Amino acid sequence: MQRNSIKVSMAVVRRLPKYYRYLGELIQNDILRISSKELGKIMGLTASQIRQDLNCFGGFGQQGYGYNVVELQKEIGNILGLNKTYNCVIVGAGNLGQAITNYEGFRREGFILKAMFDVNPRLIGNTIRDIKIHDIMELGEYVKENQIEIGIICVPKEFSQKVADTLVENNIKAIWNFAPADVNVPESIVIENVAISESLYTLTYLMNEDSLNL
Amino acid sequence: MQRNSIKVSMAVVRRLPKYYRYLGELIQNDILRISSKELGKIMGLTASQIRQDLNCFGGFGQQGYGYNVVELQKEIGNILGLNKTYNCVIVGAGNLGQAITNYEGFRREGFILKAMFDVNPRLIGNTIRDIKIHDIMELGEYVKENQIEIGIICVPKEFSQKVADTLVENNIKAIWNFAPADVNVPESIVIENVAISESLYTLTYLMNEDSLNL
DNA sequence: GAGAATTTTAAATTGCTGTTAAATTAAAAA
DNA sequence: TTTTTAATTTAACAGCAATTTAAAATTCTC
Repeated sequence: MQRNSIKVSMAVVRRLPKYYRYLGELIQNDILRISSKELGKIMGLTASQIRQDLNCFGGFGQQGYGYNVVELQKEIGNILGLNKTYNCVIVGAGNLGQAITNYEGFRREGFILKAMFDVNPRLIGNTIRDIKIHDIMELGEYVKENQIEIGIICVPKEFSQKVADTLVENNIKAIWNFAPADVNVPESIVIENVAISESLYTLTYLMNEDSLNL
Repeated sequence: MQRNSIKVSMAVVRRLPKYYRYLGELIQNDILRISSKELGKIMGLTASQIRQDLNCFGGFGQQGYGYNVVELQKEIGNILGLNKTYNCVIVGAGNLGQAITNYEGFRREGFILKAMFDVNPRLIGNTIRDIKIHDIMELGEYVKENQIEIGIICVPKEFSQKVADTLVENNIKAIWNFAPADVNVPESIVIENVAISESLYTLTYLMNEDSLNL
Protein backbone atom coordinates (compact mmCIF):
# COMPACT_ATOMS: atom_id res chain seq x y z
CA MET A 1 0.00 0.00 0.00
CA GLN A 2 1.92 2.99 -1.20
CA ARG A 3 1.23 6.29 0.48
CA ASN A 4 1.59 9.59 -1.30
CA SER A 5 3.73 12.25 0.26
CA ILE A 6 1.20 15.01 -0.30
CA LYS A 7 -0.48 16.80 2.54
CA VAL A 8 -4.14 15.93 3.02
CA SER A 9 -6.43 18.93 3.21
CA MET A 10 -8.74 19.53 6.13
CA ALA A 11 -11.69 19.41 3.74
CA VAL A 12 -10.88 15.79 2.98
CA VAL A 13 -10.22 14.92 6.62
CA ARG A 14 -13.60 16.25 7.69
CA ARG A 15 -15.28 14.05 5.12
CA LEU A 16 -13.58 10.88 6.32
CA PRO A 17 -15.86 10.33 9.33
CA LYS A 18 -18.82 10.52 7.00
CA TYR A 19 -17.35 7.88 4.73
CA TYR A 20 -16.70 5.76 7.77
CA ARG A 21 -20.27 6.10 8.95
CA TYR A 22 -21.89 5.38 5.58
CA LEU A 23 -19.64 2.39 4.97
CA GLY A 24 -20.65 1.05 8.37
CA GLU A 25 -24.27 1.27 7.35
CA LEU A 26 -23.54 -0.57 4.12
CA ILE A 27 -21.90 -3.37 6.08
CA GLN A 28 -24.96 -3.62 8.29
CA ASN A 29 -27.03 -4.03 5.14
CA ASP A 30 -24.69 -6.77 3.88
CA ILE A 31 -23.44 -4.71 0.98
CA LEU A 32 -19.84 -5.81 0.57
CA ARG A 33 -18.73 -3.96 -2.53
CA ILE A 34 -19.58 -0.57 -3.94
CA SER A 35 -18.55 1.70 -6.77
CA SER A 36 -17.70 5.35 -6.33
CA LYS A 37 -20.77 6.14 -8.41
CA GLU A 38 -23.13 4.29 -6.08
CA LEU A 39 -21.50 5.63 -2.93
CA GLY A 40 -21.68 9.11 -4.34
CA LYS A 41 -25.38 8.76 -4.94
CA ILE A 42 -25.99 7.63 -1.38
CA MET A 43 -23.79 10.27 0.23
CA GLY A 44 -24.63 13.18 -2.04
CA LEU A 45 -21.11 13.57 -3.44
CA THR A 46 -19.71 13.18 -6.92
CA ALA A 47 -18.03 9.90 -7.77
CA SER A 48 -15.03 11.90 -8.83
CA GLN A 49 -14.63 13.47 -5.43
CA ILE A 50 -14.88 10.15 -3.64
CA ARG A 51 -12.14 8.63 -5.75
CA GLN A 52 -9.96 11.68 -5.28
CA ASP A 53 -10.54 11.72 -1.52
CA LEU A 54 -9.73 8.05 -1.04
CA ASN A 55 -6.71 8.24 -3.29
CA CYS A 56 -5.09 10.67 -0.87
CA PHE A 57 -4.39 7.67 1.33
CA GLY A 58 -3.59 5.06 -1.30
CA GLY A 59 -5.45 2.98 -3.86
CA PHE A 60 -8.09 1.16 -1.92
CA GLY A 61 -10.23 0.31 -4.93
CA GLN A 62 -9.88 -1.97 -7.87
CA GLN A 63 -10.64 -1.14 -11.46
CA GLY A 64 -13.62 -2.99 -12.76
CA TYR A 65 -14.64 -4.02 -9.27
CA GLY A 66 -15.02 -0.97 -7.08
CA TYR A 67 -14.28 -0.81 -3.38
CA ASN A 68 -14.43 -3.63 -0.87
CA VAL A 69 -16.68 -2.08 1.75
CA VAL A 70 -15.35 -3.92 4.78
CA GLU A 71 -11.73 -3.36 3.86
CA LEU A 72 -12.28 0.30 3.01
CA GLN A 73 -14.09 1.02 6.25
CA LYS A 74 -11.31 -0.59 8.21
CA GLU A 75 -8.66 1.43 6.34
CA ILE A 76 -10.49 4.68 6.96
CA GLY A 77 -10.91 3.71 10.59
CA ASN A 78 -7.15 3.25 10.85
CA ILE A 79 -6.53 6.60 9.21
CA LEU A 80 -8.90 8.23 11.70
CA GLY A 81 -7.08 6.51 14.55
CA LEU A 82 -10.04 4.34 15.51
CA ASN A 83 -7.88 1.24 15.73
CA LYS A 84 -6.60 2.46 19.08
CA THR A 85 -8.27 3.13 22.41
CA TYR A 86 -8.36 6.46 24.20
CA ASN A 87 -8.78 7.24 27.87
CA CYS A 88 -11.32 10.04 28.27
CA VAL A 89 -12.90 12.14 30.97
CA ILE A 90 -16.03 14.24 30.79
CA VAL A 91 -16.02 17.52 32.67
CA GLY A 92 -19.55 18.64 33.46
CA ALA A 93 -22.03 15.91 34.37
CA GLY A 94 -25.16 17.72 33.26
CA ASN A 95 -27.51 16.54 30.56
CA LEU A 96 -25.00 16.86 27.76
CA GLY A 97 -22.28 15.08 29.67
CA GLN A 98 -24.73 12.32 30.52
CA ALA A 99 -25.91 12.09 26.92
CA ILE A 100 -22.37 11.45 25.79
CA THR A 101 -21.83 8.94 28.59
CA ASN A 102 -24.91 7.03 27.54
CA TYR A 103 -24.01 6.92 23.87
CA GLU A 104 -22.91 3.36 23.15
CA GLY A 105 -21.22 4.30 19.89
CA PHE A 106 -18.22 5.90 21.54
CA ARG A 107 -17.34 2.94 23.71
CA ARG A 108 -17.66 0.70 20.68
CA GLU A 109 -15.11 2.80 18.78
CA GLY A 110 -12.55 2.64 21.56
CA PHE A 111 -13.25 5.72 23.63
CA ILE A 112 -12.93 4.59 27.22
CA LEU A 113 -14.64 6.92 29.63
CA LYS A 114 -12.74 6.70 32.90
CA ALA A 115 -14.45 9.37 35.00
CA MET A 116 -16.74 12.37 35.09
CA PHE A 117 -16.31 15.60 37.03
CA ASP A 118 -18.70 18.25 38.29
CA VAL A 119 -18.99 21.06 40.81
CA ASN A 120 -22.49 20.15 41.93
CA PRO A 121 -22.33 18.37 45.34
CA ARG A 122 -25.55 16.54 44.54
CA LEU A 123 -23.94 14.87 41.56
CA ILE A 124 -20.53 14.16 43.08
CA GLY A 125 -20.29 10.54 44.20
CA ASN A 126 -23.08 9.33 41.90
CA THR A 127 -22.40 6.95 39.05
CA ILE A 128 -23.76 6.92 35.50
CA ARG A 129 -23.31 3.66 33.64
CA ASP A 130 -20.71 2.67 36.22
CA ILE A 131 -18.81 5.90 35.66
CA LYS A 132 -18.18 7.77 38.88
CA ILE A 133 -18.70 11.51 39.13
CA HIS A 134 -15.78 13.14 40.97
CA ASP A 135 -15.36 16.56 42.49
CA ILE A 136 -14.01 18.88 39.82
CA MET A 137 -11.27 19.87 42.26
CA GLU A 138 -9.73 16.47 41.64
CA LEU A 139 -9.67 16.88 37.86
CA GLY A 140 -6.06 17.89 37.38
CA GLU A 141 -4.60 15.19 39.55
CA TYR A 142 -6.83 12.51 38.05
CA VAL A 143 -5.89 13.40 34.50
CA LYS A 144 -2.21 13.25 35.30
CA GLU A 145 -2.37 10.04 37.31
CA ASN A 146 -4.51 8.08 34.88
CA GLN A 147 -2.95 9.00 31.54
CA ILE A 148 -6.09 10.63 30.23
CA GLU A 149 -5.68 11.60 26.60
CA ILE A 150 -9.00 13.22 25.71
CA GLY A 151 -10.92 15.72 27.82
CA ILE A 152 -14.54 16.37 26.96
CA ILE A 153 -15.80 19.75 28.15
CA CYS A 154 -19.52 20.03 28.89
CA VAL A 155 -19.55 22.91 31.35
CA PRO A 156 -21.12 26.38 30.90
CA LYS A 157 -19.01 28.70 28.80
CA GLU A 158 -17.95 30.81 31.78
CA PHE A 159 -15.85 27.93 33.06
CA SER A 160 -14.74 26.25 29.85
CA GLN A 161 -11.41 28.05 29.45
CA LYS A 162 -10.44 27.37 33.04
CA VAL A 163 -11.23 23.68 32.65
CA ALA A 164 -9.22 23.59 29.44
CA ASP A 165 -6.26 25.19 31.20
CA THR A 166 -6.37 22.57 33.93
CA LEU A 167 -6.48 19.79 31.36
CA VAL A 168 -3.57 21.25 29.44
CA GLU A 169 -1.49 21.69 32.59
CA ASN A 170 -1.90 18.01 33.28
CA ASN A 171 -0.76 16.73 29.92
CA ILE A 172 -4.02 16.15 28.12
CA LYS A 173 -3.47 15.42 24.43
CA ALA A 174 -6.77 16.58 23.00
CA ILE A 175 -9.90 18.50 23.99
CA TRP A 176 -13.42 18.10 22.64
CA ASN A 177 -15.21 21.25 23.70
CA PHE A 178 -19.00 21.61 23.72
CA ALA A 179 -19.17 24.90 25.58
CA PRO A 180 -20.54 27.63 23.30
CA ALA A 181 -17.29 29.56 23.37
CA ASP A 182 -14.03 28.55 21.73
CA VAL A 183 -11.25 27.66 24.15
CA ASN A 184 -7.64 28.43 23.39
CA VAL A 185 -4.89 25.90 23.89
CA PRO A 186 -1.22 25.64 22.93
CA GLU A 187 -0.37 24.51 19.40
CA SER A 188 0.65 21.06 20.56
CA ILE A 189 -2.79 20.22 21.92
CA VAL A 190 -5.49 19.06 19.53
CA ILE A 191 -8.74 20.95 19.97
CA GLU A 192 -12.21 20.67 18.49
CA ASN A 193 -14.60 23.44 19.42
CA VAL A 194 -18.02 22.08 18.54
CA ALA A 195 -20.35 25.09 18.95
CA ILE A 196 -23.60 23.26 18.36
CA SER A 197 -25.63 26.43 17.88
CA GLU A 198 -23.78 27.30 14.70
CA SER A 199 -25.60 24.67 12.72
CA LEU A 200 -28.91 25.98 14.06
CA TYR A 201 -28.10 29.48 12.85
CA THR A 202 -27.13 28.09 9.48
CA LEU A 203 -30.54 26.43 9.47
CA THR A 204 -32.38 29.71 10.02
CA TYR A 205 -30.21 31.39 7.41
CA LEU A 206 -31.30 28.80 4.86
CA MET A 207 -34.95 29.14 5.95
CA ASN A 208 -34.82 32.85 5.17
CA GLU A 209 -32.42 32.87 2.27
CA ASP A 210 -35.01 33.75 -0.36
CA SER A 211 -36.35 36.75 1.53
CA LEU A 212 -32.89 38.25 1.91
CA ASN A 213 -32.96 39.39 -1.75
CA LEU A 214 -29.22 39.52 -2.00
CA MET B 1 -27.64 49.53 2.87
CA GLN B 2 -27.05 48.25 -0.62
CA ARG B 3 -27.01 44.55 -1.15
CA ASN B 4 -24.94 42.94 -3.84
CA SER B 5 -26.66 40.61 -6.25
CA ILE B 6 -24.03 37.90 -6.01
CA LYS B 7 -24.80 34.54 -4.49
CA VAL B 8 -23.26 33.98 -1.11
CA SER B 9 -21.29 30.77 -0.84
CA MET B 10 -21.95 28.17 1.81
CA ALA B 11 -18.40 28.61 3.05
CA VAL B 12 -19.21 32.18 4.00
CA VAL B 13 -22.60 31.29 5.48
CA ARG B 14 -21.07 28.73 7.81
CA ARG B 15 -18.69 31.35 9.13
CA LEU B 16 -21.41 33.86 9.92
CA PRO B 17 -22.53 32.24 13.17
CA LYS B 18 -18.96 32.39 14.39
CA TYR B 19 -18.75 36.10 13.62
CA TYR B 20 -22.04 36.55 15.42
CA ARG B 21 -20.76 34.75 18.48
CA TYR B 22 -17.41 36.52 18.68
CA LEU B 23 -19.02 39.91 18.17
CA GLY B 24 -21.41 39.09 21.02
CA GLU B 25 -18.44 38.42 23.26
CA LEU B 26 -16.86 41.72 22.26
CA ILE B 27 -20.05 43.53 23.22
CA GLN B 28 -20.03 41.83 26.60
CA ASN B 29 -16.50 43.12 27.06
CA ASP B 30 -17.60 46.65 26.11
CA ILE B 31 -15.55 46.69 22.93
CA LEU B 32 -17.59 48.80 20.56
CA ARG B 33 -15.35 49.09 17.52
CA ILE B 34 -12.93 46.70 15.89
CA SER B 35 -10.79 46.47 12.79
CA SER B 36 -10.70 43.45 10.54
CA LYS B 37 -7.11 42.98 11.62
CA GLU B 38 -8.01 42.76 15.30
CA LEU B 39 -11.01 40.56 14.71
CA GLY B 40 -8.94 38.26 12.56
CA LYS B 41 -6.39 37.86 15.32
CA ILE B 42 -9.06 36.90 17.82
CA MET B 43 -10.91 34.52 15.52
CA GLY B 44 -7.93 32.98 13.80
CA LEU B 45 -8.82 34.25 10.32
CA THR B 46 -7.05 36.61 7.96
CA ALA B 47 -8.18 40.23 7.92
CA SER B 48 -8.61 39.92 4.20
CA GLN B 49 -11.08 37.10 4.54
CA ILE B 50 -13.14 38.92 7.12
CA ARG B 51 -13.48 41.98 4.91
CA GLN B 52 -14.39 39.86 1.93
CA ASP B 53 -16.94 37.85 3.91
CA LEU B 54 -18.71 40.87 5.33
CA ASN B 55 -18.71 42.65 2.00
CA CYS B 56 -20.91 39.91 0.56
CA PHE B 57 -23.78 41.54 2.40
CA GLY B 58 -22.90 45.21 1.99
CA GLY B 59 -20.42 47.65 3.40
CA PHE B 60 -20.79 47.44 7.14
CA GLY B 61 -17.46 49.02 7.92
CA GLN B 62 -15.98 52.45 7.60
CA GLN B 63 -12.59 53.32 6.23
CA GLY B 64 -10.25 54.68 8.83
CA TYR B 65 -12.53 53.49 11.64
CA GLY B 66 -13.28 49.80 11.35
CA TYR B 67 -16.53 48.08 12.19
CA ASN B 68 -19.12 49.15 14.74
CA VAL B 69 -19.42 45.98 16.77
CA VAL B 70 -23.02 46.40 17.92
CA GLU B 71 -24.29 47.35 14.50
CA LEU B 72 -22.37 44.61 12.78
CA GLN B 73 -23.60 41.93 15.14
CA LYS B 74 -27.16 43.06 14.62
CA GLU B 75 -26.76 43.02 10.84
CA ILE B 76 -25.31 39.52 10.88
CA GLY B 77 -28.11 38.45 13.19
CA ASN B 78 -30.63 39.73 10.64
CA ILE B 79 -28.87 37.90 7.85
CA LEU B 80 -28.97 34.70 9.90
CA GLY B 81 -32.67 35.22 10.53
CA LEU B 82 -32.23 35.75 14.27
CA ASN B 83 -34.48 38.82 14.24
CA LYS B 84 -37.48 36.50 14.06
CA THR B 85 -38.90 33.89 16.39
CA TYR B 86 -39.35 30.23 15.57
CA ASN B 87 -41.73 27.67 17.03
CA CYS B 88 -39.82 24.50 17.76
CA VAL B 89 -40.42 21.01 19.07
CA ILE B 90 -37.92 18.50 20.37
CA VAL B 91 -38.50 14.86 19.55
CA GLY B 92 -36.77 12.61 22.02
CA ALA B 93 -36.71 13.78 25.64
CA GLY B 94 -33.58 11.96 26.69
CA ASN B 95 -30.43 13.63 27.96
CA LEU B 96 -29.65 15.38 24.72
CA GLY B 97 -33.19 16.68 24.28
CA GLN B 98 -33.12 17.91 27.86
CA ALA B 99 -29.73 19.52 27.39
CA ILE B 100 -31.09 21.56 24.52
CA THR B 101 -34.21 22.44 26.49
CA ASN B 102 -32.10 23.71 29.34
CA TYR B 103 -29.83 25.81 27.19
CA GLU B 104 -30.83 29.43 27.77
CA GLY B 105 -29.08 30.67 24.68
CA PHE B 106 -31.68 29.34 22.28
CA ARG B 107 -34.64 30.99 23.95
CA ARG B 108 -32.69 34.23 24.04
CA GLU B 109 -32.20 34.09 20.28
CA GLY B 110 -35.87 33.57 19.55
CA PHE B 111 -36.24 29.80 19.43
CA ILE B 112 -39.50 29.09 21.23
CA LEU B 113 -39.73 25.53 22.41
CA LYS B 114 -43.41 24.63 22.42
CA ALA B 115 -43.34 20.95 23.29
CA MET B 116 -41.28 17.79 23.62
CA PHE B 117 -42.19 14.27 22.52
CA ASP B 118 -41.09 10.82 23.58
CA VAL B 119 -42.12 7.18 23.48
CA ASN B 120 -41.17 6.46 27.08
CA PRO B 121 -44.35 6.34 29.25
CA ARG B 122 -42.31 7.40 32.29
CA LEU B 123 -41.39 10.65 30.61
CA ILE B 124 -44.74 11.43 28.97
CA GLY B 125 -46.67 13.95 31.04
CA ASN B 126 -43.61 15.34 32.80
CA THR B 127 -42.43 18.87 32.25
CA ILE B 128 -38.92 20.24 31.84
CA ARG B 129 -38.59 23.98 32.30
CA ASP B 130 -42.35 24.26 31.88
CA ILE B 131 -42.21 22.34 28.61
CA LYS B 132 -44.56 19.39 28.56
CA ILE B 133 -43.47 16.02 27.22
CA HIS B 134 -46.15 14.55 24.96
CA ASP B 135 -46.69 11.07 23.61
CA ILE B 136 -44.85 10.79 20.33
CA MET B 137 -48.05 9.52 18.75
CA GLU B 138 -49.37 13.07 18.97
CA LEU B 139 -46.37 14.56 17.15
CA GLY B 140 -47.86 14.92 13.68
CA GLU B 141 -51.08 16.51 14.81
CA TYR B 142 -49.32 18.87 17.19
CA VAL B 143 -46.91 20.10 14.56
CA LYS B 144 -49.71 20.81 12.14
CA GLU B 145 -52.02 22.48 14.68
CA ASN B 146 -49.39 24.72 16.25
CA GLN B 147 -47.51 26.00 13.21
CA ILE B 148 -44.25 24.43 14.27
CA GLU B 149 -41.42 25.49 12.00
CA ILE B 150 -38.39 23.68 13.36
CA GLY B 151 -38.24 20.06 14.49
CA ILE B 152 -35.27 18.97 16.59
CA ILE B 153 -34.58 15.25 16.40
CA CYS B 154 -32.90 13.67 19.42
CA VAL B 155 -34.03 10.06 19.07
CA PRO B 156 -31.87 6.98 18.40
CA LYS B 157 -30.86 6.61 14.78
CA GLU B 158 -33.22 3.71 14.17
CA PHE B 159 -36.20 6.05 14.50
CA SER B 160 -34.81 9.29 13.12
CA GLN B 161 -35.97 8.87 9.53
CA LYS B 162 -39.48 7.96 10.62
CA VAL B 163 -39.68 11.02 12.86
CA ALA B 164 -38.41 13.19 10.02
CA ASP B 165 -41.07 11.78 7.71
CA THR B 166 -43.79 12.61 10.21
CA LEU B 167 -42.49 16.14 10.59
CA VAL B 168 -42.33 16.62 6.83
CA GLU B 169 -45.85 15.30 6.33
CA ASN B 170 -47.10 17.92 8.73
CA ASN B 171 -45.50 20.91 7.08
CA ILE B 172 -42.38 21.41 9.11
CA LYS B 173 -40.05 23.94 7.52
CA ALA B 174 -36.72 22.79 8.89
CA ILE B 175 -35.15 19.88 10.75
CA TRP B 176 -32.16 19.93 13.07
CA ASN B 177 -31.09 16.31 13.35
CA PHE B 178 -28.81 15.00 16.10
CA ALA B 179 -29.29 11.31 15.41
CA PRO B 180 -26.02 9.79 14.20
CA ALA B 181 -27.48 8.99 10.78
CA ASP B 182 -28.36 11.48 8.09
CA VAL B 183 -32.08 11.80 7.40
CA ASN B 184 -33.39 12.50 3.92
CA VAL B 185 -36.07 15.08 3.27
CA PRO B 186 -37.53 16.76 0.16
CA GLU B 187 -35.62 19.63 -1.41
CA SER B 188 -38.01 22.21 -0.02
CA ILE B 189 -37.27 21.34 3.61
CA VAL B 190 -34.16 22.75 5.25
CA ILE B 191 -32.08 20.10 6.99
CA GLU B 192 -29.00 20.14 9.17
CA ASN B 193 -27.60 16.75 10.05
CA VAL B 194 -25.27 17.38 12.97
CA ALA B 195 -23.46 14.06 13.50
CA ILE B 196 -21.60 15.00 16.65
CA SER B 197 -19.22 12.07 16.50
CA GLU B 198 -17.62 13.35 13.32
CA SER B 199 -15.74 16.05 15.17
CA LEU B 200 -14.46 13.44 17.62
CA TYR B 201 -13.09 11.33 14.78
CA THR B 202 -11.46 14.41 13.32
CA LEU B 203 -9.88 14.90 16.74
CA THR B 204 -8.34 11.43 16.77
CA TYR B 205 -7.18 11.89 13.20
CA LEU B 206 -5.29 14.99 14.23
CA MET B 207 -3.88 13.23 17.30
CA ASN B 208 -2.36 10.57 15.07
CA GLU B 209 -1.55 12.61 11.99
CA ASP B 210 2.19 12.48 12.43
CA SER B 211 2.36 8.72 12.77
CA LEU B 212 0.45 8.23 9.52
CA ASN B 213 3.60 9.12 7.50
CA LEU B 214 1.61 10.11 4.45
C1' DG C 1 -3.17 66.48 5.92
C1' DA C 2 -1.33 62.10 7.66
C1' DG C 3 -2.58 57.80 9.00
C1' DA C 4 -5.76 54.10 9.30
C1' DA C 5 -8.84 50.93 7.62
C1' DT C 6 -12.26 49.67 4.34
C1' DT C 7 -13.64 48.76 -0.42
C1' DT C 8 -12.61 47.07 -4.69
C1' DT C 9 -9.95 44.59 -7.83
C1' DA C 10 -6.46 41.30 -9.02
C1' DA C 11 -3.55 37.28 -8.19
C1' DA C 12 -2.69 33.01 -6.19
C1' DT C 13 -4.08 29.09 -4.16
C1' DT C 14 -6.97 25.40 -3.20
C1' DG C 15 -10.43 22.22 -4.14
C1' DC C 16 -13.63 19.93 -7.27
C1' DT C 17 -15.14 17.85 -11.57
C1' DG C 18 -14.77 15.56 -15.90
C1' DT C 19 -12.09 12.73 -18.93
C1' DT C 20 -8.94 9.16 -20.52
C1' DA C 21 -6.15 5.09 -20.17
C1' DA C 22 -5.41 0.93 -17.77
C1' DA C 23 -7.06 -2.81 -15.14
C1' DT C 24 -10.47 -5.98 -13.86
C1' DT C 25 -14.69 -8.45 -13.96
C1' DA C 26 -18.41 -10.61 -16.26
C1' DA C 27 -20.48 -12.55 -20.10
C1' DA C 28 -20.47 -14.83 -24.47
C1' DA C 29 -18.51 -17.83 -27.70
C1' DA C 30 -15.59 -21.54 -28.99
C1' DT D 1 -13.13 -25.34 -19.76
C1' DT D 2 -10.80 -21.88 -22.12
C1' DT D 3 -10.68 -17.91 -24.92
C1' DT D 4 -12.49 -13.75 -26.53
C1' DT D 5 -15.18 -9.73 -26.16
C1' DA D 6 -17.79 -6.25 -23.81
C1' DA D 7 -18.84 -3.68 -19.88
C1' DT D 8 -17.25 -1.69 -15.43
C1' DT D 9 -14.73 1.04 -12.70
C1' DT D 10 -10.63 2.93 -10.62
C1' DA D 11 -6.37 5.83 -10.84
C1' DA D 12 -4.32 9.56 -12.62
C1' DC D 13 -4.37 13.81 -14.78
C1' DA D 14 -5.77 18.13 -16.54
C1' DG D 15 -8.88 21.89 -16.59
C1' DC D 16 -12.13 24.62 -14.31
C1' DA D 17 -14.43 26.79 -10.48
C1' DA D 18 -14.40 28.53 -6.03
C1' DT D 19 -12.04 30.36 -2.28
C1' DT D 20 -8.59 32.82 -0.11
C1' DT D 21 -4.99 36.09 0.06
C1' DA D 22 -2.76 40.11 -1.48
C1' DA D 23 -2.50 44.65 -3.49
C1' DA D 24 -4.24 49.07 -5.10
C1' DA D 25 -7.50 52.64 -4.68
C1' DT D 26 -10.55 55.16 -1.88
C1' DT D 27 -12.66 57.12 2.12
C1' DC D 28 -12.89 58.42 6.64
C1' DT D 29 -11.01 59.69 11.27
C1' DC D 30 -8.22 62.23 14.33
